[in-house]
Amino acid sequence: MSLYTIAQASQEVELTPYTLRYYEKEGLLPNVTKDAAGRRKYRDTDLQMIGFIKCLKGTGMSLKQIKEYGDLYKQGKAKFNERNVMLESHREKILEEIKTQKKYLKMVEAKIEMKI
Amino acid sequence: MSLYTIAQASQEVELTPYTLRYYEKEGLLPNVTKDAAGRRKYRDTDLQMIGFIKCLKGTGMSLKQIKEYGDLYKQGKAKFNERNVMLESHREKILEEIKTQKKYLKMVEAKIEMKI
DNA sequence: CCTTGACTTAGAGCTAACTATAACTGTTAG
DNA sequence: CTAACAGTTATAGTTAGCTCTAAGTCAAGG
Repeated sequence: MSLYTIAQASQEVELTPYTLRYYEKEGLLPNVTKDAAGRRKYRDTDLQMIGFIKCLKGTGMSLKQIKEYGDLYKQGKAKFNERNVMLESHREKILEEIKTQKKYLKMVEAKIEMKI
Repeated sequence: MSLYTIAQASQEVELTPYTLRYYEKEGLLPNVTKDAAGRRKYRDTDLQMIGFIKCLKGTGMSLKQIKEYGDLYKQGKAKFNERNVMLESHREKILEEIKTQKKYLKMVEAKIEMKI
């Protein structure tokens, strides 16, 4: 139940403070609060959320789409279906991407083996 | 041994003519020739090269690095070693990336299974 | 001959995702 | 008390990788 400064959160999630502020400005982190002096305080749940954002982003989802997903999330179980449709189709996309990466891996390996 | 116009090549490799010209301008396609009227003519070897560029790009190599690789390639077996070092390390990168994608896939699947 | 259409070029414009700057404020160590 | 420091904001700048525009050229069909 600890609180993190932006510098600590930054280290924890391996994103720069610039990026964290940027994500917040873009509406991706609606739950980050501020202390009396106006400084951001990150909770564990915020870090978990950032972790999932990194997951979605790392699998090719745009920040815009991630925000859409987050917006659905905020609306609770009312939008549960819509949200899961998004995740399911993203899952398919990741599976496709892994397939493509494996194909490309083979191409690179073939080129290495060519020895010319 | 056929020749393709930019429109045909574009269709063949699934990149726009804009992109093909851009790649050429960036020095990624040094072998594309022109006909008497100054129009680009793509050979099968050019299409193969574009295919490999797509493979490298699709696995996260920047156009700048791809050009470096191509430049080494042009220097033939003199630079064979340097080239293969590049490919080997890129191979590692792809393997890493596949691992990461699989981890992220699990995260997304876990979120789907959460049903909340 | 003339128009249509596919090409050419140089260069401008665009988008995503940061990344940096400038000017400022509040906290803390000496 | 004050200097250094870590944060704040709004806004500007950067990079990669296209994508488009404008103005022009050339070959082919009617």
